[in-house]
Order: sequence, then C-alpha cells, then structure tokens
Amino acid sequence: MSKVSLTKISEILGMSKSTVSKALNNYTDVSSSTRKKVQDLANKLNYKPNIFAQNLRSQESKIIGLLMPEIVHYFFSTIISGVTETAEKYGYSVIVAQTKDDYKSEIKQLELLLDKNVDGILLSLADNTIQFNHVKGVINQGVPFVLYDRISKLIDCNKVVIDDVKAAEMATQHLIDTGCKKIAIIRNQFKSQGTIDRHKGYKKALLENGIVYDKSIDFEGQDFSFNAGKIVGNKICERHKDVDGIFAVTDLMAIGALEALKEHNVAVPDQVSVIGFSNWFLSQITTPHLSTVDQPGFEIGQTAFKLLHQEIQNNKNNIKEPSKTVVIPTTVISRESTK
Amino acid sequence: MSKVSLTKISEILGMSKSTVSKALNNYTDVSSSTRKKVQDLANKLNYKPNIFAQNLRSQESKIIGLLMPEIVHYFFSTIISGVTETAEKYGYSVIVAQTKDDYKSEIKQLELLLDKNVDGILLSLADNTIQFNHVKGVINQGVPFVLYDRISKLIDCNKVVIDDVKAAEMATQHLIDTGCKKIAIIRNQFKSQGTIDRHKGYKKALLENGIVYDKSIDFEGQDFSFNAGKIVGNKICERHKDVDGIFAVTDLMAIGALEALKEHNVAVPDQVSVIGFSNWFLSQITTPHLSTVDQPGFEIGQTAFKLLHQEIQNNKNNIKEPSKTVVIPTTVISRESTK
DNA sequence: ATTTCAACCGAAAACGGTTTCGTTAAATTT
DNA sequence: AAATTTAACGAAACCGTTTTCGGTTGAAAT
Repeated sequence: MSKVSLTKISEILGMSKSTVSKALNNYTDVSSSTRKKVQDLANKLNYKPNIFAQNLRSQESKIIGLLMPEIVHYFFSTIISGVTETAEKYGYSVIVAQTKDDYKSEIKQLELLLDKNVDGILLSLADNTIQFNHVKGVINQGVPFVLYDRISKLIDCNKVVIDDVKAAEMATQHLIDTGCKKIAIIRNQFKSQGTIDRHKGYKKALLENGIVYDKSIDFEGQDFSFNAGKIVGNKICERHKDVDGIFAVTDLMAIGALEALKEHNVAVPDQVSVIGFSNWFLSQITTPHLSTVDQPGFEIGQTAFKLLHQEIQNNKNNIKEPSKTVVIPTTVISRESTK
Repeated sequence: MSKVSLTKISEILGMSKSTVSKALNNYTDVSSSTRKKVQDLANKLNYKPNIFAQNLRSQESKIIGLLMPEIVHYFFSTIISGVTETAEKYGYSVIVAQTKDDYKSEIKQLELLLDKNVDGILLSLADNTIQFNHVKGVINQGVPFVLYDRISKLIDCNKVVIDDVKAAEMATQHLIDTGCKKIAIIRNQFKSQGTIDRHKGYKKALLENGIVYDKSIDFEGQDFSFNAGKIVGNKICERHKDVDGIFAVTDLMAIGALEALKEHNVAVPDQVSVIGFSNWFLSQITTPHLSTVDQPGFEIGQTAFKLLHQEIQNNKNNIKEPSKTVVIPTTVISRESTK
C-alpha cells in the first residue's frame, strides 16, 4: 500500500530524482534509453505524481470554487453542470458550496474557499447581500473572480449575466403580440437587480406599445414562490377580471398563478395568457405547458468558467485586463399558456 | 501582494520557523510572551498557513469527491446539498462531478478524483454500469469509499440506500388503503436495482392484500421520463378502463400519466388514483398535487458523508471495520392524487 | 592536440509548513 | 556545591515535486 514516489523510483534505478522527473515530463536533456527505463518502471509501479507536492511547487490547485445561493434549484444546478463540464475540459475540478441566500453565510463560504487556496471563485450573490467588502476583499487579494447571474454594479470584476430588461420586455411583447391588452405583472419586492430589471422591461414593452402602465395590476408577492403566485392569481381572478395577460418574473410564481386561474375556471390561454421566466424544467410539464423565457444556465456556467480561466491565465502572465461583462442571450419559449 | 509565510514571520521576529509554528499551533513548549508576539504579528499581517504545504505534510486534502449520474436532477441536487452542508461541519469541501449516467465517464471521473488526491469518494452508480473493476480498484487502493442510492450488491463497501421494496410496498398499500382494487404499475426496464425492487414491493403489496398480479397492467416504459409515463397513461385510458390506481416508479412518469388522464377527462383521484416516487419538488405543484414516496436526498447525502468520514478516521487509525449498509427510512406523502 | 559543443545527468534549492530531537540556561532538588 | 529537572527554543529532517545551474563525458571541429 506504500505509495510509490519519484524518489523511490530514482533509488530503484540508481539515478537522481531530477533525471526521473525530467524523463517523465518529456524534458529534452535525457537520453531515450533512460527515458524508457523510467517510464517503464513508472508504469509498472503505477506511479502517480503526488499532487500535493505539485500544488506546493506550482502554487496552484487546479480547483475552483463555485458558490451559489441555493443548490437545490433547477437554474443553479444547471449552472453547476455547465461549470463542471467546462472546467473538466480545462483540467479543473470544482468545489461547490451554497450560501442559502444569506449574507453572513456568503462571507463564511468565501473564506472557506480562500482557505482551500482555490485558483479562482465564481459567485452569484445572496439575496440580502447589500454591501460588498467581503467580495472586494477577495478581488483585492488578486484571486481570480467572476460574478454570474446575481451580480452587483458596485463590484468591479468580470461578470456573466442575462439582459433581464430585454428578456422581460420580450416576454411582455410576446403577450402583446398574442393579443393581450391588459397585462399584469407578478413580481416580488424590489430587492434583487433581477426583479428590478424585469419590472423595467415589462414597463418598457407597455410603453413601446402605447399601453398605459396600471399600478393596480402591478403585484408584489412575498417572495418568489408558488404560493406567492397563487395568492396574486386569486386576487386577479376576484378583483381584476379585465386582465388578459400575466407576466410573472419566475416560473414558480407563474405556475402558482396558473393554479389559481384553474381553480377559478379561467381558461388559459383563451381568457388569460400567462408567461413565466427561467424555463425551469417543470414549466414543460404543467397543464397547460408554460410559456417562459429561457435562462440558459448551462451556457452561463460555461461562460463564467471560461472568463475565470482567462483571468487565471492573465494572472499568471501578469496581464491586467479591464473587467468585462458578458451578456448571454435569452429567448422566449412559446408554449400552451400563451397563444 | 507577496503572501506572508511562516518563514517570513520568523525572520521578522528573529526566531526559528519551529517556534513560530508551535506558537501558532498551541504547543506547550513556547513561552506565553513569544506566543503573544507571534500571534499578534500573524494577525497583523493576516497570515494564513499555506494549505498546499499542509496537505503535503499531512497527506490529506480535506476534500472529498461526490460523483453522481446527473447533477440537474432534483433528487441528486438535494444530495449535493446534504453532502456539502455536512462536509462543511467536519471541515471538508466537496468536489462535484457527474457521469451523465455513462459507464465510461464514470471510470474517467473516478480517475480524475483520484488524481486530485481526494480524501474519499461518494458514488452513485451510472445506469449502464454492470461491471465494477473500476470501483473495486479504487477501494483496493485503500481510498475511503461509499456508495449511495444506486448501489450494487457486488461491491463490498459502505452503502447508503432506501428500502425500495418496502417503499414501493407502502405506496401500493396506500393505494389499496384508499380503495383501489385494480392497480397498474408504470416502470422502466429492469436495469437498475431500484426499478427491480420497486416492482417487487408492488407485487408484494398486491399479494399481501389478496389481489392477483395482472401482467397486462404491468407497463414498461422506454425510460423514466414524463413522456414514457404519458404514453402508458394513454394506453391505460384507452384499453384498461378498469384500472383505478396507478403506481409509477418515478414522479416524472406519474406526472406524465396524470397528464394523459387529464386529456382523457379521467378524474383524479375519483376515478383513478395516482402515486409517484421520490417526492420531487414538482410533485407539490401539479394539479392535482401528486401523492408520492419521500426519498430523502438530503438525509442520504448527510449519512453518506458521515459514513465516509468514519471510514477516513478508521483509515488513519488503521482500524478495519466490516462494511455496513445504512437504510434511510421513507414515508408515503399523501396529497390530492390519491384519496 | 586543442578547442567547441552537444548530449546527458545530478546536486541542490525551492515551495511552506510540521515535528522530532537536541541543546542551552535557569530553576530546583539533593 | 553538585546533580537533576524543567522551560524555552532551534536545527534539521521530512513531505514529493520541479527546475536551475553546473559538471562530465565523448564526439566533432579546428
């Protein structure tokens, strides 16, 4: 069970560690006969270089940290998938951790990742994170760092986002295009940039189509949940029968609204059209299937890793590049809940 | 930006590395005055021990590998959550990777994890893994190893599972208890142990209640999908109108069946009751809400980590314990689709 | 016969800690 | 006063690589 080390191989073959190392790493100053001897024995003994020693030498771990508000969440798990698969292609592994959407936990998790000496960090901000010294601290330490999805304009670093304004505008426009005249919005409180921007996009689409914004059908739910959507849906059915379109800022809220409509025997999409946001898996299997905006998590994760990798390389070569923000395009997915 | 090392501190204070190290690690053979000096300076310079050096010395990384068939999957993402949260409490981080349910990929991912020198590995087997030399190889190398959920009896190691037979029996019993007399099963091919066992449980419940097993309503879908369930659901509506209960081995199939029933205007649960398996998030938001069997991913992940940790400790202390299998209890969750 | 130059190899430093084992000086015991 | 113990510290080995910088051959060029 004793691990076979480079030193051991060198002792067996009666040569120096240097030569053995060079033979294995294809240095030119080693004869082909020695190289063969070394490689043969290495194979025979199933030699694997000790990565701890390599890490110490190179001061890098080929591991990055991926931090997100919530792992058990269709969108974020898709991100994990996109990041890990891309990272693998570049020879990196990914440590995953979650903040549970809590600021304090975010600080702690960042600390833990730094303690592991990860080569870089990907972060999507917690909901209640409103100051950013912890993040800026990480960046100032020179740790490669990329924000994705839930970002802040107050942090100067590379970012990957979708254009929430435009996406929401497209969703609302889709409702208008399919004949809706009185469109309600279901959102939560204006805490995250995402909600703010989607609300903006909604209003923008109304404006561009000459529809006056009606504050009485701008609904603020408690949170992003199914229930919040359902509660609003009930209100609409009971007190706003003239509404013929609903834009919900999350699929879950949209599905909640769908449920309320169903219970009130309101036909979807004939009487009311509904569109959600994010294209969660479950939006494919509601009745009726939910129209929504695709929020391509895999691609966001993929791009985020690539940006981070670029930054890691730049760091090694002492190159400073100005921060950039990559916007991943979104598309409206038209299903049965709009017509 | 130059990192502050132990050596640097020792030079500044004019003492040896040994003393500095001891002062920081609460050794007894260092005076309280020197200890204070060292700790104060360490704090001031924001000294963090280089974890690569520590890893090299201790030959452990405090990182474990978590390998699963598919990350983007409610059950498995719950597992990630359970593992990472528990691991954190023990001071471990978690590298996450997926096999995409492919045997070849499983081999490769295991290899990658070994290359990173993780302290242990958690694996849920790929669907088409039918030989286990790769896994046995890992175990024989002495790497702490735990199988969870998708296990094989042919591998001797610690395991965490649910009792699929019993869980399926309980689900079927629930249908019977609520008045069903003619219960169909929707499953996929007999490839995974899970499917086999759930089928067993189904038959067992029938037998115990004196209901004869009817092969004509034992439906084998193409896969675990929504569509597979829907196709079977359609068949039931068209050719088996006497069926009054459906047990699907996954929620997704159950929801597919639900959809088919709805399209055929079959009332659920009045005419036909439906129960699924796994308690995916989406089973809470279908109409009607789906009854199902809770498959507690968080707890499975938690237990799997704890078992692994135990094994890591035993390894350090040269203790050999016989392998054990922990069975996590499941419960039937009765919602609207059964009455 | 001397110089030149490859080709090949090894010693040693470096990465940054931890830990064993001495060593010294002061304090205590005989 | 001599012997013994204790407290406090440091030298050095060690973990396993990588990489620089010489050094030694032998062959080719002068």
